Amino acid sequence: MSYICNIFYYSMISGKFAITLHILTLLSKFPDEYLSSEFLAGSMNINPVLVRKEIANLKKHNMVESREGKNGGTRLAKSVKDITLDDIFKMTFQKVSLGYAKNDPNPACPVGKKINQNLDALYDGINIKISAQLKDISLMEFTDKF
Amino acid sequence: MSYICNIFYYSMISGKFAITLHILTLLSKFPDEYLSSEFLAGSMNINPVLVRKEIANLKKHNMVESREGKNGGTRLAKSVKDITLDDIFKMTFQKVSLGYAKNDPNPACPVGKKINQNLDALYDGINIKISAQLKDISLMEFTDKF
DNA sequence: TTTATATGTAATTAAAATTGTTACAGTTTA
DNA sequence: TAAACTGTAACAATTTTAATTACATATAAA
Repeated sequence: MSYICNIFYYSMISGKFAITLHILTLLSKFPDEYLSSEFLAGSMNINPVLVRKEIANLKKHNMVESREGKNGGTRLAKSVKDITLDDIFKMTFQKVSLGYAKNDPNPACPVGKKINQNLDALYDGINIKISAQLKDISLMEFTDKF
Repeated sequence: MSYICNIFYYSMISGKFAITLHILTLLSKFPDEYLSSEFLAGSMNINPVLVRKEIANLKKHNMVESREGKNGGTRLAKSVKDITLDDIFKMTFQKVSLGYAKNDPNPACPVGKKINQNLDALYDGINIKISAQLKDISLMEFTDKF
């Protein structure tokens, strides 16, 4: 039995990357202000608590700094030139995959026994390409499109 | 209001690609036999109905042919040299994405108004790279690893 | 010093998507 | 004619994400 595998194998695409990038884009547009989670959530039309959760993640990676209390909020802690989309990708995504079958395959079958390891290798190659591509795009380049 | 957008934007990674590739790998190992959905499902440890659903998709793309009735089953309809992983990707995936926020963003916000179009452009670039990479891998090359 | 406003976080509920199951009609072989 | 298999549809169960609620804590300003 290997329940543990499936915890990793099964993965729904959440909005984490998109929400985080949206937050950073807004912060970059008001570099000198502390923006509230309610303001940020208003642009995305989502719940402010979700925004604060992603901000907690951004803080963990030293991308932003927050001020609590009245007139509090969040602002960028790094230059938009020094943040790449790959940084954001790595902060919010474990790994891009094209999916795995939900259950552990039959270990008695030669194909079942090795399918996930071969898929892993395939997906690893894809992730390397994606990271390389995203590393070339700075947050500044992305936000300049708005 | 544009509810319709979200139907496309929200996307969970299903096991379609992995299941389809697993099916094709098994079929390639027994090129002269009609394999039953129950046998195929046994290797993946999933329900035979799920397998038949993916086989229906494979048939739509002329990758396999099925025989109904007793002793029926499915076999490859093309050479393993003539199927690429990109063919399978395009059959089973609309598009790889790093996700979108679930709700339509605020159109009154300059960032909200354009975020999804800019994410789309970003993800399109990623998909082009993935396709190029997968196009170089034939089903034969993949199945030779088992 | 008090009030208002905001973060930080946990816990619970709701919603959305995939997978599993059941059922059964239709097909083919022996 | 019986057995075994495909092909689907419909529905239930599972899983994951998002929303909501609640409240402790922090800070600014009146």
